[in-house]
Amino acid sequence: MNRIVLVRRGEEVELRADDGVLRVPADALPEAVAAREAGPEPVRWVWDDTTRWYPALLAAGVRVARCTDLRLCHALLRRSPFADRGLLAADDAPGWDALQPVTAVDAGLFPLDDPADRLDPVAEHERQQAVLAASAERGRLALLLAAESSGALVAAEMTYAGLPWRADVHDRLLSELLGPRPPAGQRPAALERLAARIRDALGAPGLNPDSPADLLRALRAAGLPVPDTRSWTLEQVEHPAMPPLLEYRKLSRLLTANGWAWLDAWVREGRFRSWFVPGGVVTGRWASNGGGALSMPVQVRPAAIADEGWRFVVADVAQLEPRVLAGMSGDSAMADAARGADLYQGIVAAGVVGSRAEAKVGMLGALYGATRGESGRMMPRLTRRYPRAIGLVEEAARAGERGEVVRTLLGRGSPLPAAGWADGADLGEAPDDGGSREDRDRQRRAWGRFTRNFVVQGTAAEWALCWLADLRNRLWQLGEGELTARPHLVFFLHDEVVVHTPEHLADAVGEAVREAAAAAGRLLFGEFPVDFPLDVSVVGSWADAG
DNA sequence: CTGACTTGCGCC
DNA sequence: AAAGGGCGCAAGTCAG
Repeated sequence: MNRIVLVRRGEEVELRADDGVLRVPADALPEAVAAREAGPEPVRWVWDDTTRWYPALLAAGVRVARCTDLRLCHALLRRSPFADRGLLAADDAPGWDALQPVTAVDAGLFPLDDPADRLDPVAEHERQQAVLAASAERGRLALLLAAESSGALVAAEMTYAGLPWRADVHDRLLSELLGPRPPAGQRPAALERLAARIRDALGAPGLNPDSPADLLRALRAAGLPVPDTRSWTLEQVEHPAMPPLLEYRKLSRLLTANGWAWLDAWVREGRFRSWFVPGGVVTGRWASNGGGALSMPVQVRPAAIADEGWRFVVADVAQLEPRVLAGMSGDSAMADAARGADLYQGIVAAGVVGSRAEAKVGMLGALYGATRGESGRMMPRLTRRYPRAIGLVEEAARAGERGEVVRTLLGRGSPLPAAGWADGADLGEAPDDGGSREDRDRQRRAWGRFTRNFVVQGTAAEWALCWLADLRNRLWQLGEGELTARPHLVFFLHDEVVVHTPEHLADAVGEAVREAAAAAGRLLFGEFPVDFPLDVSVVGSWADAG
């Protein structure tokens, strides 16, 4: 594997390889990269930050097979229990610590006065390689860095390609539910009618139903002693104002989150473009920036429609997190329950609980740390039957309560708790800065719930990264020509992918998605027999999946 | 006026 | 039905 570090030098770029240095003008970089990619020797591009290099390459029609994203790897190594962070020490370490991804579309190839330009990628790369070489868990750590970097490529490619989106279909959907698009600052007709009914029913002529405080006052004045104005609370109330109010909430949500303003801001030339942010969540999940890409309501998914002659292949993993927990804890009994398509049904079949609903609520409680209610009542039975799996999350919770770092399977470390309850926690010090004893205990338990979830959510994110990385390679092999002429990823959400593909390749894509899932399972859990069955749909519209 | 916080709710 | 973990976003609210 030939590693080439890209270094910005003013208007030029250096390509630094073991066998020499090539200097090219910045605008000739895509050509130089393409030439190396097409060469006989596989290349791993090493750069400070994928968001600073790859969009311009993609715009020039150049796709790369692999990279090392020093920013993301630095963030991982800094916190990993598998890494000796002392080996990362350097004058510009704080610069690497602080480096942020860029999301604005820059006219030029590189942003002006970029803090990244004051960092030395060659030296940082050497430090990171030294950390890997010294790690007792070199294999797992290297896999984590490679997977994270590959995710950065996928994210940039998804932003470049965009999710096919039909503004005309979306607009029709909005008009049917809300009425025609109103002038700016006015309520659509349907909302105005509902608002009038709400005011009438509550005897509050001036009420603004968008104001929680205003609404709370009006409800109490009408003799309804509600603690808040959440929809779930309001559903419990018997009053003529409630049906229009709940309907108002639903439509108002659609208007503000995914209405015409959303279309104007985020959909251009038939594509919804937002930025995916790998590593944007402490657990390793991705975040997103712009357009709320990670919470696209089912309600508007009918507007995501594949191009003429193309299809979407939509795939998601059923119950990813419990399956990952079974794998990482080596719990054979839970892996047995995971054998079929429905893990919860497997728990019922094993006689642990009586119903699927109980199995689900019990598992979620184990992952999130519920102690009360129905979920809490399921815990003893789950613990008896799945001691290794439940033991793993319980231990993660206890470690968090002690203020310790926990880690994922591949070695992503959890953050340390904010100063306060954790300081002197074992010393019986007077609670002088963390509030009362009760406050500190509450914070301690909350942090334990966080670390409990961290190990599973974070390892599930690692499985998903391996799945994505492998799928990306398979998709590239399926087609010909530039990225968007081949089957390509257009959406990813924790345990679900959407691939946009020429129709005649849809079945092959479905197969690739399954093979990639199996490969990800082997990569993380070796021969331990835990299944990751997928629901795969080939559809014209995202709304038709599942 | 701006910016920080709160409320509510969409997704996993 | 939610609870219990992780997010982003819009609108309202309130302090400076």
